[in-house]
Amino acid sequence: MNQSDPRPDPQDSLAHEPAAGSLSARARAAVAPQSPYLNGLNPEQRAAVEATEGPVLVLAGAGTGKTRVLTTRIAHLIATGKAYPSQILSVTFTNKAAREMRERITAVIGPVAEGMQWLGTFHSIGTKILRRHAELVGLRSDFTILGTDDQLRLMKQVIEAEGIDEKRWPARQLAGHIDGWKNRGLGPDQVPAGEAGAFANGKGGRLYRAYQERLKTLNAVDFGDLLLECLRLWREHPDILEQYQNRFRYMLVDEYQDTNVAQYLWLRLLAQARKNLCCVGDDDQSIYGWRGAEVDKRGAEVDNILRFEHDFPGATVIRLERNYRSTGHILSAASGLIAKNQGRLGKTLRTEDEPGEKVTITGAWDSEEEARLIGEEIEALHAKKHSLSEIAILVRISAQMREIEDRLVTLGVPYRVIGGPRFYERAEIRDALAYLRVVNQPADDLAFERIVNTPKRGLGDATIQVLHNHARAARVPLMEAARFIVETDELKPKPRGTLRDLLISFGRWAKLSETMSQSEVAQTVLEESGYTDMWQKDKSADAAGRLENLKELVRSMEEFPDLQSFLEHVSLVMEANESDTVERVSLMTLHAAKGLEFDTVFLPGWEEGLFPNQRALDESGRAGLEEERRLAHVGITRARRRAKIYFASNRRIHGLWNSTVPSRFIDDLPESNVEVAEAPANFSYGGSRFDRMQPFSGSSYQTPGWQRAQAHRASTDDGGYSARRSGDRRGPMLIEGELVAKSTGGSGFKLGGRVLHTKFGPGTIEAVDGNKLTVEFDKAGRKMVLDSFVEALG
DNA sequence: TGGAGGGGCATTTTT
DNA sequence: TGCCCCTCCA
Repeated sequence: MNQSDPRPDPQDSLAHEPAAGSLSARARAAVAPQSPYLNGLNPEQRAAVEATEGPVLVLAGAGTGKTRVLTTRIAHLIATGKAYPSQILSVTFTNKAAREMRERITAVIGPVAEGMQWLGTFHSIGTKILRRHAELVGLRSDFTILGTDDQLRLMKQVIEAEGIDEKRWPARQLAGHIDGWKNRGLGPDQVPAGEAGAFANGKGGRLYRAYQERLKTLNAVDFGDLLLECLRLWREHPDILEQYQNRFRYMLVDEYQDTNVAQYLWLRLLAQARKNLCCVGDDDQSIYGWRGAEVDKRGAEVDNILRFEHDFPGATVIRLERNYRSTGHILSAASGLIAKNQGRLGKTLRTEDEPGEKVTITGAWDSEEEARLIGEEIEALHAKKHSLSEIAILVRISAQMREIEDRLVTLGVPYRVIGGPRFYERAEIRDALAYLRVVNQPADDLAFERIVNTPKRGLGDATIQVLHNHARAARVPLMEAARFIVETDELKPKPRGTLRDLLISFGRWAKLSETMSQSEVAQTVLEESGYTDMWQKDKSADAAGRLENLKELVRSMEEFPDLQSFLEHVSLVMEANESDTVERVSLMTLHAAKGLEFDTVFLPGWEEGLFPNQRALDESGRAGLEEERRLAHVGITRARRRAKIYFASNRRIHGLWNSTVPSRFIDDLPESNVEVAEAPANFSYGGSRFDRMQPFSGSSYQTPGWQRAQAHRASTDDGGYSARRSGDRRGPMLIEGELVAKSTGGSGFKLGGRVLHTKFGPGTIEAVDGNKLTVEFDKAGRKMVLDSFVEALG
């Protein structure tokens, strides 16, 4: 490929555009050197790259070189002259994925990749399209993209305006509904009556419509609109749709299994004409069903990916099943697990790598011990010179992180939490952006409202209400209403003066932005408004971090030509620059781990109720269970060499200790690829306790995996009296060991006797049933416990 | 108007 | 158990 090729971009110009496959295009392809980029692809990958025409579904299992196929395919399209970079639509879900793809394409084909102006997320591409045709959907091209917090504030206003009690019908809930509708591609008029009525006694649909109207008046859109408005644009203006259909000769979609209905419709409209749509995904890694990645118009649960062949007849389906990531046992364990799912297209991953280590399963007495065991293993790996950056701990819910973090802090193991609030979702960033938005666009009411009293300057609800009333009556933006109000005596002198000062400041900053660089303006605004000061005076632990984030924000602004373009860019693609040179263990949710890989992966919390998550089961039944299982599959397949599963028999949920049962997913793992971990020296107590957990365990303890776990335990521990590691801080355990032995011959506890439980503390025995005691604990209330868990007092 | 404390609540989350 | 939101009071 000639990298300095100054070919004109055929788009938006009258430049001659050789048709794909035309003589000149073929001639050009013939001139191009043989395609070195195809080297090293396996036959399936190569097929996926070369099947350029018509609909193609690439089922790419974990670690099968999916990104490589995508990037090579693009390189191939360009190198063979089938399309110019600007004629390829390439969609990803995250900005990170888009960035990485661009980098990798550049590495293969050189700077021509810069011409890929349609490589990005659904949302960024949607934005680009909407800005071009904004007026056709009732927007101006400089529309603002609202973040979640702005959305919520707006919905609150809408709810109040309709005279609905916001406490009874919280904005958050409405946001959920609207979000769901938008995910399914439904505008206010298309929501099924039954659903629209579900909120606020039948007013759901009306609120949705009112919300959309408010957005339009504010010249704003939310994330969902970025797709929905495109759909509307294309449906109402077929000529424009046609432009895009012609423009995008080839379309590629990454992570297709995660597309929601709106995205699916968006793609289908575009692909209708040329049908050169290549979707890459893995039905076994579909873990965002709850976010609208399923459920079609008829309400049936149908994954887009499962019906691709139906929607695109004659589609080529290519399976990538050669895994280049994990060792044999890990891969077989994951395959065995996912094979238990029914709703799947079916793939069997294989590897030519060595079997490697088996997946380990370790039981812990409680979540604290679980964290300790993980900590110890990490230390051991570190001692063996394993890099900490190659270790990850993947949890089901964020709440699990706390105990693990505590442990890592105690051990002094450096770690980082991945995920959490995005950079631009952080309060301080949103605040700073709001200031800049007002400077840039004084009519931005949402931004104005956000910062009018941040930092606190005595312009509270009362003042805002006055402004609102005027703004509404005079149909002007808040800022303009404020200008008017400060000239009247409607406000008390103090707030009036403050407000006037603020208006003067904004006038000054707006003027500054004409001469100063945008980062200097930002700096000045943040200082003069007292915003930086506010955080400097803040004594809370994260204030320093927030100031750091603000600096980062100002720094990142330098890359943009002006404030306007910075703001346009920022709402979609801002991310914190992680300049991290220290090696750290990564801690994140399973969801956040998708797409990542590590040598060693710790998977704590494999317990019924937590994982599979009870709520997923309650709300979505079998579909929920299968999604949870896919999540487990994603977890295991993140590991290259070591996957370590843990469960605890006791876990604190919302502050209360619950006894738990190992996850059914443990039993889904093929026996031959799994080993029950050597019982740690201090674990035998737990082991002996597990043996007595039956009354609490429901039926699951009978399952093969559980029996395996027990059998192994019996062979590796010595009946509950293993030498305890010295220094174990849990002193009373030895006593409990004795109690275990004692209680085998029957209960030695009497009604009314006082006992001490390691977790629940002291209590009085209220009933005895075999080895089960009902104890009224002084602090924890009445519980049924096993006698082996308590020590007789006095 | 704003800080302090009580009540309710508590998956997963790109854009 | 801890957090967030809301209300109450200074």
